Amino acid sequence: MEKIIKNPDFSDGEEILSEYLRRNFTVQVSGLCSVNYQGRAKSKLDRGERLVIKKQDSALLVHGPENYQPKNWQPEVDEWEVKAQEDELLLKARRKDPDEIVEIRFEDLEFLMVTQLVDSSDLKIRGHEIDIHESIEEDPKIVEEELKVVERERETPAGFIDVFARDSEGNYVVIEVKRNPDYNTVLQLQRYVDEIEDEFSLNVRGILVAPKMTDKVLDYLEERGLEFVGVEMEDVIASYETIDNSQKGLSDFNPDYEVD
Amino acid sequence: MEKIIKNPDFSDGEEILSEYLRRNFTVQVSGLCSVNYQGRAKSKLDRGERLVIKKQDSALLVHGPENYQPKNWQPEVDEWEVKAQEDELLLKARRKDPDEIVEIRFEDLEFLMVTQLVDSSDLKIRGHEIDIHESIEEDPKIVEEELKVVERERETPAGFIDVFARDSEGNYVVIEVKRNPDYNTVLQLQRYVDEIEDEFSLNVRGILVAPKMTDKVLDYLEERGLEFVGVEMEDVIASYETIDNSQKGLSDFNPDYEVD
DNA sequence: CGTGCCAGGTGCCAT
DNA sequence: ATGGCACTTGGCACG
Repeated sequence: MEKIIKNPDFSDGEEILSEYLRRNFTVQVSGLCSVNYQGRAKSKLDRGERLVIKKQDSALLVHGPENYQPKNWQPEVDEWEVKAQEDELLLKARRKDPDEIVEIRFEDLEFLMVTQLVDSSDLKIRGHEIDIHESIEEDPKIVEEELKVVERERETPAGFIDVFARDSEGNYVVIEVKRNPDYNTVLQLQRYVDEIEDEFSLNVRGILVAPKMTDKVLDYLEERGLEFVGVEMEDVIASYETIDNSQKGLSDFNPDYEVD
Repeated sequence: MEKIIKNPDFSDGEEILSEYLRRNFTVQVSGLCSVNYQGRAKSKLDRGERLVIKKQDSALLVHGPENYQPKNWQPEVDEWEVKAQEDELLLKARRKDPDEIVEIRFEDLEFLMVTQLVDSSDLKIRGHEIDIHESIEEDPKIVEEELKVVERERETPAGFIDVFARDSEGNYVVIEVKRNPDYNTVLQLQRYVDEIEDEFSLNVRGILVAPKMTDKVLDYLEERGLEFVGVEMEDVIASYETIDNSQKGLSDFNPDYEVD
């Protein structure tokens, strides 16, 4: 930890923030503040105690005591302005594109902390939509016995078809994969099916493959003669274990503190 | 600030976390850790230094040194488990619905902080889609001269029409408002127009009103004989100033520390 | 409670 | 840069 100051006064705050905000440090300021934002929209946040975090890439977060989400933020700050005034410490964070500004006015500072985090590890995640695509291609029978995948990402005037296949009777099958299917998914699938039917002048099946389904969406599908096949997310994830094991290795964590 | 401990050992960590995680405090733990998540998806995050924040409503955030987003998180935690072991401090955060778990293994603790934030202010924001709706209703000529709004949220079999209106020549006009229009927006508007044309057996205009537009979406609109009208977000926001001023008042901030 | 839908969405990868 | 799209989307409002 580089620095921690409890109950700093505004001039301490100005000094520390001016020194560290623009550099490769994680800076935290907590205290009683109000926040204004103007840019793509405009917001006002009255006085309250919050935790403000400036990350090492200049991302800015204003967190209240609740919620996953910050109350205000700036994904990337291009210009900082810090000014201690008689009755407040003003912190302005401006972003150029889009042009947006977050202004934080502290009336009281509870603490101020400067640290540096070293983290070169990437998050490895499995369970995205693309992983379902891969599972289907590896093992088409999770959708249907004797299904043969013809093409992935087949282009049509209406967009890209996730998986294009033929069933055991030779029918063309359009497969749309969605992690979180909704009303729109059905319309999208419908459009693809229409496109392919036009193209081949044949009857074409449309299957929505998803790990979950709601009654409403299912009704909507069936009204249109489309089908649903559920897929277990655990199976999709499981196929990753083997891949992952083969690539497993110790992390090469080696703290390499860099200043600036 | 309730507590701050620099370089706590695992048993300090266990003690403090056990005491405060389940209560109405903001808890921060920073240190070298690895994180596993399993639930709707599955992820692994190798060793690295991170800032872990538990908010007063039990939201959990695992922030790396960069990015607006946390690397792992839990919007709401139902069950905590903390255990100091010989070589690590294990923190498990489980959520019941959906069933998900985040496991954080600290190999080294840099600091541990317990605070309590008091914030009863609501964020007032202007610039949402609904605000565009209101602007149109207040002053339809921002879309077109002599436009008359007939109905808002008119229901059709294809969904709700944002604004239903008539132009100076008496034609029906379907208006779809979008803050971030895309490909799907066009299809949605098309469906509404089709519905209304069926209903009245008349030619019906469709207008997409949005603060921004891309060439691709514009082409797609025009191919279908639909129109686009841009709206200045600043105008939408401006109309708020007057409303806001009339309601402006001092915040009644009054720190009321509650334990549990 | 499920369902739909917006978001200052953010982030990622394609062209 | 721009567009198109998925997200452990989160969050809210509504039936």
